[in-house]
Amino acid sequence: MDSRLPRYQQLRDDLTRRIAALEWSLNDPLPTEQELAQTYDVAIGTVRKAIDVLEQEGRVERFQGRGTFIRRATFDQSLFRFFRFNAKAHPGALPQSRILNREIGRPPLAAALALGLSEQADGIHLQRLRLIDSQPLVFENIWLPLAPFTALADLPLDAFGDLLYPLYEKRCGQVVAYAKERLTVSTARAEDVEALQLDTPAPIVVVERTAFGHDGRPLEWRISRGNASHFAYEMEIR
Amino acid sequence: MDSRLPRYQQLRDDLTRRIAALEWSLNDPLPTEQELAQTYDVAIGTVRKAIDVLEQEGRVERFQGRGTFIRRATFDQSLFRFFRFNAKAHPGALPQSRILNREIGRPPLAAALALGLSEQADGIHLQRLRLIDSQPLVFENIWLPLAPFTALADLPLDAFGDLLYPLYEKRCGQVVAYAKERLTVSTARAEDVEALQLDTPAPIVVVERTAFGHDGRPLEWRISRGNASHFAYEMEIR
DNA sequence: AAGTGGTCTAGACCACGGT
DNA sequence: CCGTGGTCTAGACCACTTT
Repeated sequence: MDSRLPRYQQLRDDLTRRIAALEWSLNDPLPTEQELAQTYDVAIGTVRKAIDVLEQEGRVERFQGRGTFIRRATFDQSLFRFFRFNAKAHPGALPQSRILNREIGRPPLAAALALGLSEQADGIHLQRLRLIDSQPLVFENIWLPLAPFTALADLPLDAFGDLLYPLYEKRCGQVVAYAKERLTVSTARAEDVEALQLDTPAPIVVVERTAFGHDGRPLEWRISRGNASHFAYEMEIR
Repeated sequence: MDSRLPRYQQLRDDLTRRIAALEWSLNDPLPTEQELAQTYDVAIGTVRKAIDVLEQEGRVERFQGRGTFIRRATFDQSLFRFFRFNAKAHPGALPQSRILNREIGRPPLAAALALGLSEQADGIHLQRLRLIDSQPLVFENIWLPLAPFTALADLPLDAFGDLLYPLYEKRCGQVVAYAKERLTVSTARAEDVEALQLDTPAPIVVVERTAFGHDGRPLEWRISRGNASHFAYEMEIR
């Protein structure tokens, strides 16, 4: 706690620490602004400013009349920011997920590094296909550290469901708070050609993601590949 | 002015309108928070909250002790968010720009649409190569509406300099406030192979950008192409 | 020294959600 | 109805920049 910093920053830092320490469950609200003001002996406006920062950082979510809650990650299905299908050809189509394979074994170097695993440690390897209207769109290789995710080693593959992050939360108590992504372009390998039902080795877009918990520990590493001709990413810059 | 909205929102809206109307030059500060509070007859905290929003939207920039100023766009060189060179092979390399060609003529349909030009209207067409350490990195086609940019029709090509947006401001009084980009993947055409000195038709990343002024008028349309093997885009998501 | 934005306080009332 | 966060006020003092 650096007392040279503004009080709202000190408060922000302490609340961040307490969030990382899992002091509040996901469904219980933080203390009210009034309570925090009394506990920390600051004005309520200072508390509000500290929570403003946390909200902007995506750590908490406020609901008028209910309280302030730790925010869940909502980007599990976010690959559809990148990959699009012709909506007219697939009206009302719903995104689906299919787990193709699950194994316990040594993760590749990139995964081990991202997850902070030693060279000997095993991990859980998932292969997953994401589809729209039964059309394969994205092929994913996912690696999880074994320790917190043992519950997934035995779970029947058809019990995984369409979204993984809610599953991590429900089955393993692991909550994804944020992630880092890296986007590159490559050429499809034989494995990709088959999974994505490509005609020929075509350009593909590769998204590498490391997901982290509220405490900053890496929870998941995944690499997603999709047909580059379906790729489009739009953004507004300022 | 919707009086059902909170006052700080109404104030934000009115300041946005006045910024778009170019009521303040780029180098003069907005009225002080004290003055705004008096003019609009609200508390200074309400003014600060309104300006907080403008700052977050990237419309203004605050400097303690100096004042609040309309923000300039700073993403002219931002293609280097996407395209990277091996920094070790090019130590201390500086990005450069070279204008290859300039013509007056009919813009392609996509440019005309983006710029809001009629089918008959002419535009200024620039072809530009961006390099690092004399290595071509990105090949750009840029279209400008003729009316506000006539000063560029006669400017010697070697007087354009490395950055275009400061040039637009200095020579034509046109200020870019924000832009929209769309990123896709394609295959190099013959023209790209030559400009980028590629060995063969290779995958390229295409960035399409429309740039807008503070008043929301489209000012520039450009399409940039670069070798996909140099492409990498990193982001943190929450 | 004067003026700017940055931080902080101690209240008030409003809008919304749950009891 | 009560408790929550949302808005708003009217000050005070601090840190920084310019004159």
